Amino acid sequence: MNTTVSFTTSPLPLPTAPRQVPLRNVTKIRTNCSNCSLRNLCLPCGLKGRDMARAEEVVYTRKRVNRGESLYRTGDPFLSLYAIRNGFFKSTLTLADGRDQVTAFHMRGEMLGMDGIGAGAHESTAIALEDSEVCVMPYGLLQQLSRDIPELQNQFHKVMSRELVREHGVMMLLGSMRTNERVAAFLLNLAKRLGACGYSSKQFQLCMTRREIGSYLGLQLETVSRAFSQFQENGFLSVQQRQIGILDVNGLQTALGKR
Amino acid sequence: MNTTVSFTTSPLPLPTAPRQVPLRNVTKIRTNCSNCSLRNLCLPCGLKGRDMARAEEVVYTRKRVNRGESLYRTGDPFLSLYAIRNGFFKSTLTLADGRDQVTAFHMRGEMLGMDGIGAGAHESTAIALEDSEVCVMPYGLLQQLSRDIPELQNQFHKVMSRELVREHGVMMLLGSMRTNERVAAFLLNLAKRLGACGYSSKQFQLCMTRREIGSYLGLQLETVSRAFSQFQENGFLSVQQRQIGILDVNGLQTALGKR
DNA sequence: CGTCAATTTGACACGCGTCAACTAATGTGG
DNA sequence: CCACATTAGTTGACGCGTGTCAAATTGACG
Repeated sequence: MNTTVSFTTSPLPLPTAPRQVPLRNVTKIRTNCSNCSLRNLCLPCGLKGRDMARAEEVVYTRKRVNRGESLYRTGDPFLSLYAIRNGFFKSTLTLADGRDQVTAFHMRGEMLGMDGIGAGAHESTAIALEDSEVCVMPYGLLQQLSRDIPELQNQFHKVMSRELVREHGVMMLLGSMRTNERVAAFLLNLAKRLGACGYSSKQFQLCMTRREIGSYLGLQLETVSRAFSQFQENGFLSVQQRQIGILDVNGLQTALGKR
Repeated sequence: MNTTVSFTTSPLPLPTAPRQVPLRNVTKIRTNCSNCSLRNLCLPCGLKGRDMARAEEVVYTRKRVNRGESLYRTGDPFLSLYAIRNGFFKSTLTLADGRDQVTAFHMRGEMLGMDGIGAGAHESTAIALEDSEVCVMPYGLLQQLSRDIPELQNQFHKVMSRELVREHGVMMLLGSMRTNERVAAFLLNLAKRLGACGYSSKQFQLCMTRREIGSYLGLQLETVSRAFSQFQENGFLSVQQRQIGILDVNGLQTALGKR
């Protein structure tokens, strides 16, 4: 906490007692990264043969998290990082006065929990937006293995660095863009990431509410709704509740550049 | 050096390092972390005896960066991380349409450049806001050493993690706070960090313009100026151009919680 | 001393927040 | 399966907080 963190009076709010991991949700099946469909997206990306085999040691459990449940909460002791095997999460932070904000949406292949390393306790709260499954990677084990496997060390550093870059993107979004730009950027980014996972990037179902999108984008839910409606009028989108169809990528992209 | 520090004048005298003419800004003098006044703020924080001595190997050059000059620019190949030994930097990002935004202000003891690891090229541009000096830490060397020194590995991960947490703070600021809250949070945070470095946290000289502050806070420069004026009317601050006096910390802190 | 950048302050406009009403979807219990 | 409650989403009206534009002042620098 000695860097530039807390803008609130109390450093790290610890509102709830740390929740223990319920055992029933932990699968003791040895996971196999080599065969995992996410091996080129996830941490072991780029590892070869022997290294990949060894890296698997770091993932020795999976955990199911049902919709609405938390993977960890602010203040929980930091023990592990998590790779999303399936599903969707949001990360949230709460200010001292109770206002909270969504700081990220995470999908399969992405890593969670890195903000806990610095203080030894999770800073944010991660909540599943749909029934999900994560690979649990005990941090101590990861550290140990990455000493032996330089390429794993490198991959891990890259993952953290890319998370920094991702957050820069959110900062640009919040600091320099207007409503329609933010919403367009959000949708294009989501579409791209869905495409990278093998899903359709033209047609998808949002798993978050307008309020959650607004919280992430620094907007009110009504403003998000209006932006969707406007894009629909422009013929850029088809919107039916949470079912989104992207009809005109270029249109959205030019909406991004408009002041 | 005493409590009041001027950020706009030349760097603070370094009793240990005679100001000889540097070879193209790179000093080939071996740096000594053990004796550095920042050893408890900087990367080797927490390292003991032997480890500290070995960790010094990673810092084998210093570099001077004069006011207005860049340490690196977007797209520059990523080779090293930097620890600020003295001075002040801003990090900026530029969108495709030319809009740019300050994403961070960095002061002595803080690390720069981590956003370059992921892509192998620097994502942001780092510009000195006053004549500054940094310790250059070649990334390859750091990686190699941190395999041998677990505590160094751990410290490095913590530094990156704290940077993530810091950015979360900015996201909260940009997404959930109003003008006066943002400005109050900015000032309190700056004061705290100055205090942590041994400077006065009540009386200091800003080394950035209103425009740069505004860019960082997602506000127009006029709005920042008005917030300063208002805090002055409230008796929270004394403002004379860039000379800031914090008269009422509690006042500022309650301004933080007000919607 | 003149020039230019930085800052302050005022006037005004408008984008977005706020409040409210309505509709659509989802879930729940009988 | 229906009746009902609850939550999510849409749309309109209105006002406030900031952005925008402009002008004056101060300070920095050659």
